[in-house]
Amino acid sequence: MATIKDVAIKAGVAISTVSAVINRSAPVSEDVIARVEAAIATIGYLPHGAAKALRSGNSRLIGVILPDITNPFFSMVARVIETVCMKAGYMTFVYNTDEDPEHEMRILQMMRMQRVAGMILISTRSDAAHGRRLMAAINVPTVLFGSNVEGTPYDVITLDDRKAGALAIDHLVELGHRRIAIIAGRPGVSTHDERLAACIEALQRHGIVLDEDLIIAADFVQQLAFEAGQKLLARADPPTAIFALSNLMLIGAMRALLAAGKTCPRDLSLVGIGDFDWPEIMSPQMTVVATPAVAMAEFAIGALLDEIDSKRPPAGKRTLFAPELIIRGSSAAVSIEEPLRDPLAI
Amino acid sequence: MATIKDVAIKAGVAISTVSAVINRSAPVSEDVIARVEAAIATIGYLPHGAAKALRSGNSRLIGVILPDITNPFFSMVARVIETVCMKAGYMTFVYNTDEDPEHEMRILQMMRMQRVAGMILISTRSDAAHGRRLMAAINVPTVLFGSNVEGTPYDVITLDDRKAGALAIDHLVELGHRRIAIIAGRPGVSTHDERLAACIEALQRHGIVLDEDLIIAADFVQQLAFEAGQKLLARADPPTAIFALSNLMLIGAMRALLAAGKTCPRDLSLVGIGDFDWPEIMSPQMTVVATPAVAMAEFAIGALLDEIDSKRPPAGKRTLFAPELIIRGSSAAVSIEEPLRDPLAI
DNA sequence: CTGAAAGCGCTAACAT
DNA sequence: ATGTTAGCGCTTTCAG
Repeated sequence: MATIKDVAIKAGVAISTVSAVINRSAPVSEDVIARVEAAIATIGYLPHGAAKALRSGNSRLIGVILPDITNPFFSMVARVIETVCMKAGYMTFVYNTDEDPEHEMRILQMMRMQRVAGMILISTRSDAAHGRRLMAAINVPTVLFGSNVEGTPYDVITLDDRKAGALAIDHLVELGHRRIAIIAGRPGVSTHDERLAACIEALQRHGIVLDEDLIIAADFVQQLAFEAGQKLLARADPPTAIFALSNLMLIGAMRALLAAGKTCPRDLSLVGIGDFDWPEIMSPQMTVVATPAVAMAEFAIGALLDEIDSKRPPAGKRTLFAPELIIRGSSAAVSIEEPLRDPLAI
Repeated sequence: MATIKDVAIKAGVAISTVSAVINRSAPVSEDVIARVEAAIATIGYLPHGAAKALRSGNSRLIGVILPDITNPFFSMVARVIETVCMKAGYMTFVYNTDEDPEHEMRILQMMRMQRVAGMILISTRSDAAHGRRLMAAINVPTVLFGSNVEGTPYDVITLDDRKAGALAIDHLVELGHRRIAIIAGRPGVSTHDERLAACIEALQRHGIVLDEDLIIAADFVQQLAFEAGQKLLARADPPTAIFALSNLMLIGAMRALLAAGKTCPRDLSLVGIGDFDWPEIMSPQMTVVATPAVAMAEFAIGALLDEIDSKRPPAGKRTLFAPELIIRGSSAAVSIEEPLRDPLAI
């Protein structure tokens, strides 16, 4: 591969002049610029990224750490970040944690070795202990996305998870549902904790006594949600509605319904968090609390690049994006009145 | 950030010894290894990737170039590659071409700047002119994936596209379909060219006269396939079956059907290439020619790492993976006999 | 406006 | 078995 030295020789100038032309970092005469650019073109020279990074102390690399790129929500987020980064002259590393904190730490270490200039992190845990581990492993501008982490000074961009939970429960209660099951995520992540807390709060607000058996954690995993759905449907007193706290878990619940030969929304209403690209190809079409993925991702990468460029320390600002309830065919009023369980009615 | 020098001082050894310990590149006494490792741990030292890459001439970086990470087929491919690479001590850059050759060239340039050790390339064009452009832009071990490119010496891993096309057409013809529409991809990519050629061949083999108007190219874009579907359905003599040559185009066709208020498979049969993760949530469930994404990706990255490690030049070997016809509810026998168009019948 | 030279952090000869 | 040293290709003072 050609080096900057070859270009300098070819153009008959000094190495530093070539560098100045490439980076426009110092005034160079028009004549010399032309000669250097011609030399670059004929030789086919391309600067050596690692050498640049080593010498300048700036890798112009951004790390993106997310649970699973095959989840359409995250792949869209990655896509948006890539596009914005490329425009700004940054390259991106995208890595999957698989929701495993240990793996997250390993990825963080790789990012550090590459001396990334900044990171967008969708963390696997939200507790303070994990926050301390992160603080020890991260020494670059970072923006937390999707989930919060206690004890970190970073900016956080999330959905308004509490509102998302309340929106769905309110909707189901309005339709007359009282036995509402919740397929939850993984305790310890704010995405789970806040959504679930909001659900419980909403249920209580509506005077519904909480049935712990109707809440099943499925780790945000589609297959576990399927199994949770099967368990719920096999009950003597199955719920009249299921609320799944993520997009893939909603699919799992839907599969359980289909496997049990039940019909939605006749036998059971279904609601999820996170929308799908082509809702009309599902049957029935899903009622969801939609997450503005693109806007959130654009905001997050914008905030990160801003922090990197300005060299400002993180402000620790939390930005919540409003969820939107989209009512489709999967949720409907309870068809058959539940038998009263009040002793007084016997 | 701590450097190797800090570690050497702390451990009371030379920096080359530290390097030897880290890379196990030279024999070092147990005692010294322990001292160095202790120093690394207490200082929290992590090697500088760029410095390593610069000095060793090995970036241990792999580039993955694909059309669109939000397409579930490609996100799965990226996922598999990432996992295998990490195990082998490589990091991956994943970039989207958006099916745009110019953009592909720009990405190739970025990959070159990073001095990637190898690439998996899902190219946007298959013609020899594009092959020449690639040859001028690529100077590292590369494996072509999904589509072939004329005039390149690289190994190629693809679906057996001709078989995929024939499988679907044979299936539809067996069901009695004669007016079969094809929503094709983008001319100039082997994924399109070979699949379409096989379809035409199969139709002729069955004695069906080709109707050019029933073949619409939709650039592998979901929305364009939707529009193509609408156009086909609006005809005075609509087809009795549509075969979409990719997963997202199948969804586009399905949406067109729904938008037109038609029922599948009663009014029209639908077949696609590439399976979905949860086929049961669609209604009807789609008959597809399935692509073994995981096996193909594993094979491709294995071949690439092999070529890198062995320092062998590319063998130019073409490996075809067998597609599998999965018959589900979206394809059925033509219900109503088409009126005969043979003049003799008038 | 241009050029000479130092050195980013690391590896790999080569000496010892 | 361990230490010394010369660069990898680039940016960035600092002189001219």
